Order: sequence, then structure tokens, then C-alpha cells
Amino acid sequence: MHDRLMTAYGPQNWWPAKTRFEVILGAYLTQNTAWKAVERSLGNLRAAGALSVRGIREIGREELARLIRPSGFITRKAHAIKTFVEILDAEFGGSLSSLARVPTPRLRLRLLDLPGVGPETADAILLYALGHAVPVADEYLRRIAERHGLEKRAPRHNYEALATLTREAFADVEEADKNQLFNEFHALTVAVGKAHCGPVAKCEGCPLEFDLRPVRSFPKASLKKV
DNA sequence: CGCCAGGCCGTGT
DNA sequence: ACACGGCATGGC
Repeated sequence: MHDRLMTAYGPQNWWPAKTRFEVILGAYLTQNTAWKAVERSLGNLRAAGALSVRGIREIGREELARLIRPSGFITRKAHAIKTFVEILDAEFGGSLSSLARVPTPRLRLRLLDLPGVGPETADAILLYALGHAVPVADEYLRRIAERHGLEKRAPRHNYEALATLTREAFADVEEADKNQLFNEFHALTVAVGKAHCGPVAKCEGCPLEFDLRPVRSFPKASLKKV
């Protein structure tokens, strides 16, 4: 899949953000939200000088909520983002580098313990902001796995099963290369997902093989949740 | 106008 | 364990 998608789409150069903290903000803001809307929110934050740890630290929740309005769920996301910075300050001296030095398993659990951080957001932050080599699964990968019948190896196609599926697929890769591969694979998954993996798959021209299964036989409900 | 987006969480079974 | 609905907003 990775090779096929790479051939079709080329390197995606993710994450589309300049700083580590910008990646983290994007990870929160893009939850069930189109990236286009996230870009607008990030633009608002930049204009307000709030695109940094200090910037978020210094603005109030209401002001933050107003700035991220385009990407929705503003009350929850504003609270979640403020909490992240509070924890960063309280436990890591406000240093992302310090946070990044925590061993992967413990760091992942700490992130998951934060409000508004589920498995995908935690792994996106780990991989794209903190440099840890973890796979990121998402709704598109879930649909791809389901429509290709990969759930035989992951009976309960939940998040962890998809992550494991990805880890196993890249098991023979050099440890030093895994970060880059997980990075690219998730970005490519989103690329093919946007083009072909909506609620109703558009198999036309898809570099994958969605015709392995009759897509229309999947009830809408089965495409909804991880 | 209706569907949905690079999820997460509380609640009910 | 798993399903379901709410969370907010704007693009298409």
C-alpha cells in the first residue's frame, strides 16, 4: 500500500506546519474537522500572536475559543489546548523538548490522559511533533482496511488493531527509518482517503483496490466508527 | 439544504 | 466491550 500510494501521490511532506507546537495545535483542531477550516483557525492564532506556547498561555479560554471558531467544537478544543499548555508548564517547565524526552510508552499514556486527546491525536503528536516512531491510524485507514477485508487479521477493527496492523506491516524496516515511513504512510493514507474513501467509496482511479469487495454492501453505520 | 470533515467523551446496554 | 449521540462550524 505504501509503495503504491507513494508512486501515485509522491512524498506528502507532512506535517504541514512550521513548528512543533503548531503541529500540536493542528492535531487538536483537525479532530473531525476539515483541514481547510484548521488553516483558518491557525491563521487567526498567528494574527493574534497566539501560535506559540507562550501565546496560548497568555490568552483566555474565551479569546482562544473565538480564534479557533472556524474549526468547530470550540469550547472543548479551547479547554483541551489550554490544558495541554498548563500540563506542559506544570510538569515539563513549559518545554516541548523536555516532554519529547519521555519514553514513548509512558509519554503516550500521559497524552491519552489529557482531555480531548484520544489515540489518534496522541499518536499524531508523538509522530509529527515529538519525533517518536509510532503509527497513526485514522478513519480513512479503517475504511481501507475494512473494504479490503484486512479485518480478518484485526477482527475488532478498533484503533489499536489498525495500529498493530501498520506496525506489523513495517516490522522488517530499519528502526531508524520507521519514523519517516510512519510519517509518510499516514499522510498518504489521508491523501487517498480524501480522494477515494468518503462514506461512499469512489473507486474510479484509486491506486488501491477497492474493488476487492462490493463497497455498496457496507451499511453506512459500519463506516462510521473506529 | 443536507452531508460531512485528518475524533473524543459520557452514557447506556 | 461496543453502539450511540453530542460537541460547533463552514465548505461543497
